Amino acid sequence: MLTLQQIKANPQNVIERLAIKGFDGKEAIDRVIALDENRRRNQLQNDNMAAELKKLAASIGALMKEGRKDEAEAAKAQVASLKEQQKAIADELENAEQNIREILLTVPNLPADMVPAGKSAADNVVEKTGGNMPDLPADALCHWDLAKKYNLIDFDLGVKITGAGFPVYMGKGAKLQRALIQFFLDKASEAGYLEVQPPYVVNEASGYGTGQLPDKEGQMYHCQADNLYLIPTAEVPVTNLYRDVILSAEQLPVKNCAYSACFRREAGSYGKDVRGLNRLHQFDKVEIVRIERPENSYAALEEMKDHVQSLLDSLGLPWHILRLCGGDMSFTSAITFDFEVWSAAQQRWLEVSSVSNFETYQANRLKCRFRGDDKKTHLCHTLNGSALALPRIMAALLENNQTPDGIIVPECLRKYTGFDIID
RNA sequence: GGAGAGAUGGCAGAGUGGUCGAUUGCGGCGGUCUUGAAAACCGUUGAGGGUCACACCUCCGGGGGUUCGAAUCCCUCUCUCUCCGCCA
Repeated sequence: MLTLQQIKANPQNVIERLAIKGFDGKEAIDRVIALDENRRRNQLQNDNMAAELKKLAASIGALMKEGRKDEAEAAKAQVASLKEQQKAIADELENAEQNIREILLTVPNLPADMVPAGKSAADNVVEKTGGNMPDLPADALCHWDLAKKYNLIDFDLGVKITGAGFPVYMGKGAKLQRALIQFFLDKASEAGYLEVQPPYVVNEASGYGTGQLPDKEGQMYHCQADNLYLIPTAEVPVTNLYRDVILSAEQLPVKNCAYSACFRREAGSYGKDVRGLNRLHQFDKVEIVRIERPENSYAALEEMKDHVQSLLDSLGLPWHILRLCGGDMSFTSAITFDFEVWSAAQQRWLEVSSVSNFETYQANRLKCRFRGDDKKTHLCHTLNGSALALPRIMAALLENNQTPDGIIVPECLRKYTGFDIID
């Protein structure tokens, strides 16, 4: 969430920047500022009274020891009335603090300066393009047909044992999945990311830490008996490793990568977007996470983009990078770049990676800080990106690489698959 | 699942109702000494709120209670450890 310092430093600017995200923050910001003034007033009064009470209690102790019972009793009476007053102020103080927190939880992150204005995906800006568009014959098959033809994925069996959006990978389909995961993890390790295997379920505090709660409550699978959530991305458990942590200067930057299955309810999705592998409830992803000093975070973001780009180039997929507009960015992000690959038989772009800088927004909730050169604690910047999400990569690979003889496996994956063609 | 023990500062570990935000040791930082280092010695060393800066307040796993006063007593939740049972 936003920090009070950010808001108080320039409230008007905060409101204007929130507007770029399509969020009307005037009321919330004004209210937070008013509540904070109230809070500080009460804090001062409360502190003074608490100090008074402490002194009285100590003096009672002294009087008791000296055996001056009458005086002690008189002091006790004084304490009783003071305590009542203090209680009222303490309650108000707590109330103000809670209200501030509740409001701040509903205010999204500020977009960075270079985020373009816009309302929807249509306003995103294509920043860069790469790779070669394949030239497929007119009778080219979509990936769901290819998956069936070569016995790679069984969607119907998934429906039978679980439900729609839970495909069963088989044979060379399963091996290709595993090859992709391993390829992505190896590349991340080469780039200096420490591999982490996190739990796939997290507690409520972790959900709040990275901002999935309360904003996306309905999008996560929830195990009610234990009040645990299935992770929608490895970002959640990995970033939360650094919750309530003060990092020393030498520990930065933190570079972690993790493979995990990801679970998303995708409530409200429908239509052709969800066909085949395009949108699933469970999918695999390798995530990269970084924790940086504020002054380095944008250089880190560029590095992450380069890393993702190199993966797509190795796989030989045509891609482009979108700079998301304010209206299409996530709640917690300050800036986001989406990578899309061209799925040649479907004739459409598929999002396969999202690389974001959250600046201090997540860190403030996480209380993830570092000790600066001034010996004081400061909030870190957190970043993450998919490198990469599997299903749509699989979809594009199957479609783009189909030939009359079978589906060609990209060179970089062959040492993992053990085969170079799916036929 | 059954029985028991415990949760204190970066770590170890005292403290069981009254200057305890907390003895002490280790570690860290600064200094003396040294050509340099080690050792020794001296000093310093948690977080948050608040303030121009002080003052001051809060925090001894979380929440609640008793009391003039709680790290210390009571309730409750969570977690950890030990033993037994079960089990990949």
